[in-house]
Amino acid sequence: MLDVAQSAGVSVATVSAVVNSSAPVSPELRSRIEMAIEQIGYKRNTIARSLKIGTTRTIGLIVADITNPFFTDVVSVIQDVLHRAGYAVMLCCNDEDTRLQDEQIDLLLDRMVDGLIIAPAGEDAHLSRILASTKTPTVLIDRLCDGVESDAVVLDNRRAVHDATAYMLNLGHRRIGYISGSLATSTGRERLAGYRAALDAEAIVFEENLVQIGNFREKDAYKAAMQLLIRADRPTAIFSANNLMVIGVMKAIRDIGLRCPEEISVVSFDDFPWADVFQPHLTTIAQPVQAIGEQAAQLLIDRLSGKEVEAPRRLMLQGRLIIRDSCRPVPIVTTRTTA
Amino acid sequence: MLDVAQSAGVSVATVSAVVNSSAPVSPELRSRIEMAIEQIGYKRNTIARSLKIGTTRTIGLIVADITNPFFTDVVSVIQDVLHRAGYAVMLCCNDEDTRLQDEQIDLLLDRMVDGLIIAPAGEDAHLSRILASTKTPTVLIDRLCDGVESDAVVLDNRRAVHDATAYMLNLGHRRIGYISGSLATSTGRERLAGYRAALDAEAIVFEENLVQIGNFREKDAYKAAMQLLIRADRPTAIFSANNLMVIGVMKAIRDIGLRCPEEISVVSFDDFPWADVFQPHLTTIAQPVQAIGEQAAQLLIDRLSGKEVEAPRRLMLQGRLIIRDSCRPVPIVTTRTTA
DNA sequence: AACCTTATTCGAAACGTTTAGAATATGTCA
DNA sequence: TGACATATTCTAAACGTTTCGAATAAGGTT
Repeated sequence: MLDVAQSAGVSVATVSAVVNSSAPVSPELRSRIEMAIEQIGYKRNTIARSLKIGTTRTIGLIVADITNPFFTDVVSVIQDVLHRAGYAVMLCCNDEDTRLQDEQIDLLLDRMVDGLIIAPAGEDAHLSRILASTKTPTVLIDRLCDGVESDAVVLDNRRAVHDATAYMLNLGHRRIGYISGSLATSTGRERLAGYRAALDAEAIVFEENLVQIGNFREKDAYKAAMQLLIRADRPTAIFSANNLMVIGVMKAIRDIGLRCPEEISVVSFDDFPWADVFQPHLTTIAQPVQAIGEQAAQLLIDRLSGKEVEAPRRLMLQGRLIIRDSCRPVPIVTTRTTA
Repeated sequence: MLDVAQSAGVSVATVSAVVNSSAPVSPELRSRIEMAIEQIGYKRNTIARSLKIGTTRTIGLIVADITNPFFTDVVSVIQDVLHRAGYAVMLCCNDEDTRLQDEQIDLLLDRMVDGLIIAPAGEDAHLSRILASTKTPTVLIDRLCDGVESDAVVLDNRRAVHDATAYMLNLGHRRIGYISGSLATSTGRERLAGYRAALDAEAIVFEENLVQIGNFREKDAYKAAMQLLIRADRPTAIFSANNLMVIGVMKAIRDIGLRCPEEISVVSFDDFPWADVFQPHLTTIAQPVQAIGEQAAQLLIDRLSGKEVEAPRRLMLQGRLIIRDSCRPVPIVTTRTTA
């Protein structure tokens, strides 16, 4: 900028004024400066600018798993609306590792992001402490975090799996296996609560050993499903608490030699774009990814643009059960296992 | 930092020395300073630091589509190794939009990233110009870019689809539909070249109208596949040049009322984690995503750590044809359509 | 005791911007 | 013509670090 100023024979202040159009400058100087900029190929140094004005126009986005289509979908729309609002985004993913997550938060705060959107891998002390103490506006998505009072947009997980479970019960299933996500997450707990509530509503006793932890991951879910399937009194249906895990569940079903839906029914949280083209057509709970992303971004933008700092806002959206073809009424001849 | 210095009764230079352990400082002062840091809750300002030392330890990562599992897989490993090397990454995606891509490059360069990894959406003038002029080390992945001389790691696309096509020819298919990616990308062109080469090798004449452009997207691929399928002399097999597009192809097949693989065979570029559990089990070309990510990151790290700036390095990795169950020998009774 | 080393610590100048307020020029009006 | 308002431009002080070279202190050597 100094070079430009000298080349155009003006002061740096004037150059700054035209670059930011922050102050009136005469047409003559303006054009001289613009020419100099063009000729020198000047690009303003955003670092120096940030240092001075104390804002980076960058927001940090942390998600647990970028390999999960649900997250990539919402990340995609978040990026889109944030970009439109003039923000860059730094995306970090931590493979559900809370230690890594803590590092990433520090790193982003370090780099002075203006805001943070987080889908927490889990609720550890560090996260709560940081979020409580930082002045950086933060919005939580997908998962809540105990003791953290901040804006958030989440799904009505309890209701969604309640509906799905009720659907299976309605089909006559009584032994429904449940592959759970990590109970260190609010989604893990809420979804399980929905399952129990649905059971309760039908006065069916909850069996501890029908729920296995799959940690939201395919590999773990495979093992978890295996536990359920090798038993003599195996369930007639399985619910998977997210998209990655249902892959593991289906692999276990295949390896055991069962056919879905003829011999075992399956419902999964999260929809797939290909769910109605590959067999079996999975019955799923679809999340409103577009809305989640848009609202999260909007919440943050509102804070950033200095609207009055009201109390934290919590948005709760509804999921939608999409019935396809991975569930069948419970077969009459289950007596084989009961006998 | 000034606060810390005053609180500990030393100069800022000394504080800086202990924060960076860049100079020897007596145990006594060190502990006094550390206490002050702890007590004040001091965090060093990375922006100011970057301004001074001219390095951000951040690298920019641009991919065309974060919704594509192939990209997310390699992004995931790139982030992993870069993080381990002490770099943060800013991830941008542009939905295959070159205009947006240009903006993103400017934005990242603006923010003074130390390096760039790009999977180019397409080859426009701006990209080439920027990459040619910038001093920022850059590595291209997945796709090359005409006239850009930089490090790159790509797949041997031509060979991979040559093999896949040969496999289909071997099964007796003579009319093989080809759903192409955008020919503005090197992958789009190379893959098509592989198809033609395989045809040539068997002395089968290339039919222009068997190839339809799907732009690497599901929606476009659906339309493209429809074009192929509504014809009287429809192909007996279809090759899809990437993962997203094969979803569209399968939807078209379903909507036309055809069964795969009984009535039409399908092979796709890019593997899916669920490919061998949902029906039909897709025959695919798997890319070595782990290796691609690792090598790309390593290439960049090498440059960044000031190894001699040799000529640009081009790494070319091999794909692997995974034969499952979406291809069958061409049925004898195709005469129905030929008659 | 004077001098030289060596080890610590400090002062101050960068890095490239932004921005208040001072300075200058221009035009208006009594 | 002098005073004043207005419009434009400039000077210089930040922003929070890093880092070079100078200053100081302490210990060794002759």
